[in-house]
Amino acid sequence: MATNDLSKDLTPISSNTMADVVEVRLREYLKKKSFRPGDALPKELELAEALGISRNVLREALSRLRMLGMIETKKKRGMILARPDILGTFERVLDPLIIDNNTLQDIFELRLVLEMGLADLLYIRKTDKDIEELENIAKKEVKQDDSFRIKSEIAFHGKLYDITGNDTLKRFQIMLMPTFEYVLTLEKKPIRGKVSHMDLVQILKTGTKEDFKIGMQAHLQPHFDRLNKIKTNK
Amino acid sequence: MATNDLSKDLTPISSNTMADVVEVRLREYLKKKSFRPGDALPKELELAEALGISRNVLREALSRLRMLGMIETKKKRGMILARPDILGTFERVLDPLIIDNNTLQDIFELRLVLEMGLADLLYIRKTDKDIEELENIAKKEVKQDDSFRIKSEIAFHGKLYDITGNDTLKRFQIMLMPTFEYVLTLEKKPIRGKVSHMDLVQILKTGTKEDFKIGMQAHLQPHFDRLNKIKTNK
DNA sequence: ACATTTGTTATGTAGTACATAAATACTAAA
DNA sequence: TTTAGTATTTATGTACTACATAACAAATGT
Repeated sequence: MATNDLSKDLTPISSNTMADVVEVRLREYLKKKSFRPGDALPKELELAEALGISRNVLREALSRLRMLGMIETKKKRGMILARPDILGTFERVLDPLIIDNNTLQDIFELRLVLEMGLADLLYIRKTDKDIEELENIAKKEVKQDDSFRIKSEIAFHGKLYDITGNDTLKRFQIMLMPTFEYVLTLEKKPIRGKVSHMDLVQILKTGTKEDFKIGMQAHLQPHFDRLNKIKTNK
Repeated sequence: MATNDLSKDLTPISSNTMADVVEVRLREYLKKKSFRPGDALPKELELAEALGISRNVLREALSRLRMLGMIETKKKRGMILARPDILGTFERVLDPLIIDNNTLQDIFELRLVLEMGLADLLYIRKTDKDIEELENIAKKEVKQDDSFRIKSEIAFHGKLYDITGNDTLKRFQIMLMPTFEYVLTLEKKPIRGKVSHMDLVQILKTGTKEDFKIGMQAHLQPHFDRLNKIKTNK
């Protein structure tokens, strides 16, 4: 019973500041009134008064929502509800330097999962023009020396995401890239997979979806080998 | 030349508010000084004075960083740098109700990509205990009536992410789930794939990684059929 | 009818004042 | 001398006032 009481005493400390509370309350309010993007919000003074807080605290909470793109404000028009850029907010905290090692590793794996799962979408959406562009990228990189390797890696894989026609997915990949690169730099010198970019293009041209999956796996094999060595990241 | 001047005139409008600028400046500052988590930051008044702004504006910017978990403050100790919870911020804006339809569709596809890409990680990390738990989930759902269908869907696929041992991936999946469900409700009645959860468990037990990939694809086939119908979501 | 000026209003910014909690210094008792 | 308790200091949290600024509206002049 004593432990039960303890856990009961420990959870609700809630050293929340007013701004934290107001932020939540505003969220609830926006949802409850089911505002649609473009709708006008009450003015600051009204909100502050209704909540029984100073305009100062209210503005700290509003500042957060504004950062997330949930609201937009103009001098006279007041505030309006907006569509948040879901990835924009994510981007702000996705800095390899401030992320702990476990999460870094997780993100590294996340990107591998994405690459391996692309095949189905690719085979639904790919066009001849896409393949042609992809081939050009692959052709170009054969001539380049090794210093351009990372650049062409990015170009090639980036184009793959491009083909899916999924903007969110593509932006997500772009955001994950620095983290991916960072983890790689922590390792020894890079090793190429047995399947090259050019090989992958050929598969896309004439092969089946299953061929491509096998090809992509071989292409990323060095990375998977790395995972196998660690086995579990915790 | 005229167009060149125009573009030059259009870019720098920067209707940014002070808080926006200060937020960026603080970010740069934290990076430049390469603070480590736990390090103490200067006090508010010092920062405000150094930036030549009022404490009010500074606090609006700090409020944002505090929301992201980048800094923590205590009454006397001042502020310290913290590790942001990268997904926590993401969660705040990932509400099906405020996301536009294109992005909803993108996220739906994103989850499909993840599921399809899980196989490699699963076969690296899976243990007998995992399979057993997964089998129990699958067994249970056969007896349940259809109203529990979504619940068991979540339990089963959630366990799959669990097996990867990747916390970030798992949390990410949990966050994506409501959006996924929401898109499904926009469609007609659900149709089961030809490969059941039980089938997938059997493959995990005795089959190869490639078997599992094919199985998972068949399991998700109804969703892919849906994508094929739209072909491109733009 | 159109251009210009003036006024109104809501947000943006600055500054002051005080409350509160936490760390430190200090004091008194054992 | 150690310890318990108190006072002080200090940085953040909250409130309030004041004014600048931009955008829109109304009024005015041509």
